[in-house]
Amino acid sequence: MVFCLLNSVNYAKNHYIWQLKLITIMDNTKIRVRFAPSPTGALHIGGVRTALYNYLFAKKHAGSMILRIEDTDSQRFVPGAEKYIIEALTWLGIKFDEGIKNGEATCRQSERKEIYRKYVDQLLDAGKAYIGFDTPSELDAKRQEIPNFQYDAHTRGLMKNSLTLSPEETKAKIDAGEAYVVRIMIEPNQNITIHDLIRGDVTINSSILDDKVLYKSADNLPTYHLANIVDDHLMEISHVIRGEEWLPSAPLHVLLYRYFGWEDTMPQFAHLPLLLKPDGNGKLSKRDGDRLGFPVFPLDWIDPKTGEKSSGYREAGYFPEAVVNFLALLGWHAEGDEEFFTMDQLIEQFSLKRVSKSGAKFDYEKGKWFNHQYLMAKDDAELAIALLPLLQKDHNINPNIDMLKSVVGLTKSRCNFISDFWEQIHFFFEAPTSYDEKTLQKRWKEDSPREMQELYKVLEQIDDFSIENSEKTVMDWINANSYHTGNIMNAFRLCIVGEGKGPHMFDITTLIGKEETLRRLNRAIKALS
RNA sequence: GGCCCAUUCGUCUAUCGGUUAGGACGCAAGAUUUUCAUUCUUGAAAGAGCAGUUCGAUUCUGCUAUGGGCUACCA
Repeated sequence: MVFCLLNSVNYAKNHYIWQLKLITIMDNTKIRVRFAPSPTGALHIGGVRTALYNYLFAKKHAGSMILRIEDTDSQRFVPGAEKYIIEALTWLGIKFDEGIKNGEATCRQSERKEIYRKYVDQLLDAGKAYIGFDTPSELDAKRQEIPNFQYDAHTRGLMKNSLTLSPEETKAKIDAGEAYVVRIMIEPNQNITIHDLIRGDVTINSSILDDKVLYKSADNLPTYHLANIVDDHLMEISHVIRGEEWLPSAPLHVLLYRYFGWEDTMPQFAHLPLLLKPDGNGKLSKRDGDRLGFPVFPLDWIDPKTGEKSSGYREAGYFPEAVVNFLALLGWHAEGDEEFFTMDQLIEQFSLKRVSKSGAKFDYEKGKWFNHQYLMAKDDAELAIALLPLLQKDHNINPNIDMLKSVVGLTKSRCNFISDFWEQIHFFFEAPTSYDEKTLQKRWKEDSPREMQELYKVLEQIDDFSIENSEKTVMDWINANSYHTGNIMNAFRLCIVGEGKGPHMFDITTLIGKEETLRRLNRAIKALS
């Protein structure tokens, strides 16, 4: 800056630009973001997306991703929630550089009480905050009494606090152990502008802000607003990327940075659009998942207090890569038309500039489609290995893994999830016990019993039961007798599968073998004649 | 009620004032498949409304409408 003063305007200008570039480069070298969940239950899918965007942004700029547990509400703390959050993000491949050790969170606000107390006192000493003694019921009464009551410059003189009480009275109350809170003192009628990386400048007038509670003596804990600012500052967070629900309180946060004198190192803000209900209005909630039949949480969760169960994407059979890909696209779009991205590709391409401003309705159907695509892209061996335990456990069958690989390869295009396989492959392992009525009506003709009997004899003669040979032999027989291929094959399928679905017929018969094929054919002829 | 944010096919979105408004999911039709699925082709489907700026607005501005968020000793 000295340089600027000593030189001509042009020089100064150039230098300024140069400095700006330097600052940008410097900032880039120390990008630090945090994901700061509150352990009040299962991590909502919207929170997962926030974590994902933070992670992508951090990694894109070679920065750090930090986990901070915001457990400043002792009332709402839920045991197990913290573990759940870590497990969920680990499953999805969202990794933390700080705030986690051996799978445990290392930064909890509840363990930093003394730190916040110090900063609260600083604000108190500077006259930028004051002590309030109003009880919840007194506040309620005021709200009843005055429409649209707000605890602010106009009303704080009416309340029971250190501004209306004498210093002696205040001290006496505190010494007597009376519960109190510390409130920020908002100066009215000031325009506060925050620059949001996604929305641009947002200005609000401080008069609409109330004197928010920053600290409560009841549990010696700060509230979100105070803890958040103190920690972000102390942890040198460069970018705060969070949900849009925080936008209205962002000016309060800016004010807090000012009060502490930290405005020049204040992080940049980016407020993400919300995830909305697929139908109707409002933001996505747990209820919507129950109602519409899809998970809104990454993992299964049982609330320890109510015993209420919520289903998760992992247990519903989703692949983490598919969930990440799907979620990334709900509110963000790459430069081209490509829609498939690995985590590394997302990191490479992510930019806050390409995050949309408006809320995104949760498109569950597309989520399923993504999983389907990922499933089809997986190799047969991997799918077979994933499927095997399910077959052993739920269906008590223990197929040869090579055979299972073939079966999976033939049917994976029909499945969205691993759990869909059984429906598509059961006939490889068990003979039909009934025959689908609709298929029967459509495919079982008058001549079918006789034709199937002939087919039985044809198949019986085949020694080499390979796909090619059995198919050729059967087709030769069909052609020699001028039968209608469709009639024969569909009736054949009904006999072997029991329905009108499945892979190529001879892929099936070769896999189940000649003996089983003949047995099923024979049984069907008897049952359907 | 007050404040803030947003508004392109049913849904997710592209478009950095000039396009037959593009892609994807879903839907429909056709082709392929002896069946189902896959795959391929095709189709229907959008700039909330009204002003203004401009030679020209989906794009910029304002108003209205609509949607969303916030308005706690919750985050």
